[in-house]
Amino acid sequence: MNPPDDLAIHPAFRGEGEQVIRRLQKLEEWKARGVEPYAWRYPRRDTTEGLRAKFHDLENGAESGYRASLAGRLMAFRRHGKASFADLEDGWGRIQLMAAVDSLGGEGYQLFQELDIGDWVGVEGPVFRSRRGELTVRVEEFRLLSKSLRPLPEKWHGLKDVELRYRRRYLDLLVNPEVKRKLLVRVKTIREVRRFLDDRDFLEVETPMLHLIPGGAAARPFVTYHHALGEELYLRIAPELYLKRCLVGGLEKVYEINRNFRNEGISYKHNPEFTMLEFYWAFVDYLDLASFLEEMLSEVVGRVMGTLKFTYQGREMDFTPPWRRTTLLEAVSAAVGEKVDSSTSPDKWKELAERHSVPLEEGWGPGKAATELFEKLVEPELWEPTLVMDYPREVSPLARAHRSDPFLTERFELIAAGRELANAFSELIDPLDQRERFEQQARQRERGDEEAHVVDYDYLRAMEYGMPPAGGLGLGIDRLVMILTDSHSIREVILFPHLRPV
RNA sequence: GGGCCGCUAGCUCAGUUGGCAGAGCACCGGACUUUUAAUCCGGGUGUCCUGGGUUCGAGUCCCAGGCGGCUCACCA
Repeated sequence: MNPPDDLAIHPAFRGEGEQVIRRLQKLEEWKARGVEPYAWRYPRRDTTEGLRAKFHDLENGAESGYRASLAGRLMAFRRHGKASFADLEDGWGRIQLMAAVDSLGGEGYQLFQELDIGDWVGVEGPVFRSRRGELTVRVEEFRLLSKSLRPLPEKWHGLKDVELRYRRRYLDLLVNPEVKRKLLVRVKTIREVRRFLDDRDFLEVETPMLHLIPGGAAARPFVTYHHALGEELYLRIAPELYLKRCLVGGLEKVYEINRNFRNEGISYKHNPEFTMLEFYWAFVDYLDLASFLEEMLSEVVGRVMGTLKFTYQGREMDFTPPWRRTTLLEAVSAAVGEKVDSSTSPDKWKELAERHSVPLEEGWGPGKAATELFEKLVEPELWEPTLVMDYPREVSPLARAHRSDPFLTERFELIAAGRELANAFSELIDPLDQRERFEQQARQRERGDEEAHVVDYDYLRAMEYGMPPAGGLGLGIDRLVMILTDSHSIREVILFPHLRPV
């Protein structure tokens, strides 16, 4: 091979290391020899997994008599002069290749020797098991399918640099098997959730991602702009208000699994875009939903994990229903060591908050204070799945007032591993009550609360035509998958998490 | 946004008191027809994250900045 000659190198690769330059030169040499380095297709007939299944009982040293045809990426070479071994990886696994002058001829073997780790190849040849017991394809024909120009991360230590793992997730997937395992858990989880709901006649619908009025949650939205219409739009923070319009339209069971966008801090449990399930179900209340959620998650988790008991971050996690239930006020009472309830005075809340070093802001009422105490003192300590019932009305502008306590709403959250997994309520279907709640939110907004709701008059109008009594639930898919994959960070379960540009 | 930590070869990592930039894998040259982290012989391939400063001399010390991780704050 010629020594590196910078003048001959494509300008895009100036300054690249020796290994890249050599691969580029090899590419040019192969082209000059008439070898097409980027194939159009390769009609492979076998997969590594298929061959392993077919020949699992082939004895050491035995020939199968079967001629295999595989395609995949070369992941390792063990060269021995006139014979060589290589590992080929496809979408299902790896298998050993053996190439030798005997089976390929001098010229073919020479070409095979010139392949690099990372190259995609198609190979054909008989399957046998080596004397050492390794299922192997003896390469009699091969084709370069796609030339790899950059060296892969090291075979033994893999790619460890967390930043590189996220920025170059394709490499992470390629060399760290755990990444693919986690992705598969995610895929299966979403599939099982869909199946569960589809089996119960829920309709999966798609509602707008571009909103004129960001609603359905308390969060800052991302702003974008539609040029032809000349108007500002918001990436949705929740699909809730559109899904409830579906209820008005007579769709009794609807759900959506898709992305929401919130313009907030990034942390181990927050990504700016995240995946949520939301479903709405006419004629049921939040108590029905609590049982339904237990049924749904125990089935989904059981099918994905094969068990309802597993460990998360070194601690036992058990999704076996029924889950523990408490109310928010009971939980706060236990945490502060004295009874609090709907009639607890603002001054008392203030005193309790101070005593437990939970700062309260000006303008927060007792409901917000109670919720703040819950989130600071109780939530982080709730490990096993717990249904926390009856959130205050003040922090639940879209939930129906509690049938027996106007301070509260018929709302619950599922808390596990110290974080919120799901949130559900008996939906507020009274348009006059909803109007008041929106106006209350608008006043908070005027006071500077950027996360308070904007009044959505179109939604109010829809409600005024009549919304059936209904329950609605939101489930954070990423956070559920974190627990199922034993991931500390949400970034581990999102293929391409958001990172600043370098 | 605050605190702490990290950034050195393609990858994983060493680098002493401020004194020639270094190891394993990968890569290159050679040997080798049953290896599988192949082995043996030979070869370091580098914008030490960036920019300033101190110094005879900076990967190392100082200042500013970038990116990332953890954590606190924020966060239905």
